[in-house]
Amino acid sequence: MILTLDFASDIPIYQQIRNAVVRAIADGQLQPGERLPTVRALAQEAGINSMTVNKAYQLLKQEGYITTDGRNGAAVGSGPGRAAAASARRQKLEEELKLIVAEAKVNGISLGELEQMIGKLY
Amino acid sequence: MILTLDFASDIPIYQQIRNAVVRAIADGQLQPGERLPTVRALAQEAGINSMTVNKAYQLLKQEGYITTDGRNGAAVGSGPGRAAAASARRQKLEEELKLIVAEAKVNGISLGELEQMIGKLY
Amino acid sequence: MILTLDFASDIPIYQQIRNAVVRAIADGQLQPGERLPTVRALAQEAGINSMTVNKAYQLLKQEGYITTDGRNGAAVGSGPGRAAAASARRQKLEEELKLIVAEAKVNGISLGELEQMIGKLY
Amino acid sequence: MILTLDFASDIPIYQQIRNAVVRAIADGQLQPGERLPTVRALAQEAGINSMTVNKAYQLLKQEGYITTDGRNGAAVGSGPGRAAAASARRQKLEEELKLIVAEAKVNGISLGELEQMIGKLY
DNA sequence: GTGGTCTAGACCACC
DNA sequence: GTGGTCTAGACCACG
Repeated sequence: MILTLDFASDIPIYQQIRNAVVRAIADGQLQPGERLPTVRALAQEAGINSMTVNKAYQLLKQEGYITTDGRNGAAVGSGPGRAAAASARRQKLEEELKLIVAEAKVNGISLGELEQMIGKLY
Repeated sequence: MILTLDFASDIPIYQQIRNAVVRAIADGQLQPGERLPTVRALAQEAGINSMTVNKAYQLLKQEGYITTDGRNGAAVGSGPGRAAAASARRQKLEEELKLIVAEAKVNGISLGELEQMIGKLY
Repeated sequence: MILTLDFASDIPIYQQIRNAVVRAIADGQLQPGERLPTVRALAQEAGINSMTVNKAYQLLKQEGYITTDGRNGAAVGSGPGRAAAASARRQKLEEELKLIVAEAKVNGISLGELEQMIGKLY
Repeated sequence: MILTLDFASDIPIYQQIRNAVVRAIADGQLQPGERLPTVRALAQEAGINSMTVNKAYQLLKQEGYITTDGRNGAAVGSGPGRAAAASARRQKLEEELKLIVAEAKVNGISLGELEQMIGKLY
């Protein structure tokens, strides 16, 4: 898994890790059931403290994206169970989109262009 | 300009102000060239520290959305100034969209649904 | 005895086994004096390490729910043995109830609703 | 706020703090809107690390019991917003009750006694 | 002066 | 060998 961290960013490192994992799942780079690197391994690889990685994994677990297990490490969730909080997630997503759309509008990006960008990314 | 602040939110107050201004510009509530409330006026109206409002205005200026002038206060930037910063904003915007799209994908939201949400918001 | 384990749960496997046995005794599925599966049999059936089952049995024995005998394996405790530990259990149970009731109260669940839930479960 | 920690318990300290706060809210010892001790103050008073208190506060915040705010510290939530996850909470509560009821049954506690205990605690 | 983040290093429960 | 917890002490963003 590719993980590039920006230590100067105002986005916390654990959040950046969380985002990278979510993107990797969406991309298919991480398949459902597949195991993630161990906390220690990822920490060493990224040159950060293991507690920071731990925090990211706990966040992902809480959001339902992964499951953690003392014996087998962390693994990508298998879909069901994630559906539970889907409606709350959808609302949060729409809230985020609202700002994105406003910014696009102000910067002269047409609806068509926006849809094109999304189509490319999806 | 309507400004509703959520003091319990994780989003800093100055960021909320910045977002509200961007949205107001996108909505057309704030027209290019139009003057914004003075720092002090907005601070008093919202019941917050004027340093916070100042920080929001500086951020908006740095992003190219507004211009400030010691004598006349702040005003919404008109065409050229905004266009200059637009390309940098476009790249950052695409970066943000990447995460949104990934989250939507993982949460089972189809491309069609996503486009529909955007169409409604635009 | 039906034993469904959730390997993704935060509750340790040995605790899940312990809980399942207690529930089975409460339901009457396991009668006083009745023998439990051997450690090895249960371990193989559930696909887990026998050390884990052993730990669960030792916990149940310590709590006074079952008795173990090198020759005959484990069996559900009958009257007297269970009664001895009951008073200690009663106190611990009240402690657990205290938290449950507090959470119910804060979450707007009335006393009547709570009693109804218990009546249904008993 | 009375806070007694059991360092020998297998319940994590941050969880014990979380439970104490929930109980204090239910008891009315902590009123909606009332401020909690600062992270540092509580840590020093209890003789533990501030990160542990921080973890407890974040858990309480995530569960909707309190709000945190860099300028004013942590405060008890004002009810609305907590109602959001009520149905999920209710289900979790029923799950916990299921085990409690089973244990009560096995230990010879009648339904009447159980209801009496709850009535006293509520 | 508040909560939030991060570090370096330790110990523990689980299996 | 895994994740989970805790410590002691530091720095930062926010207002």
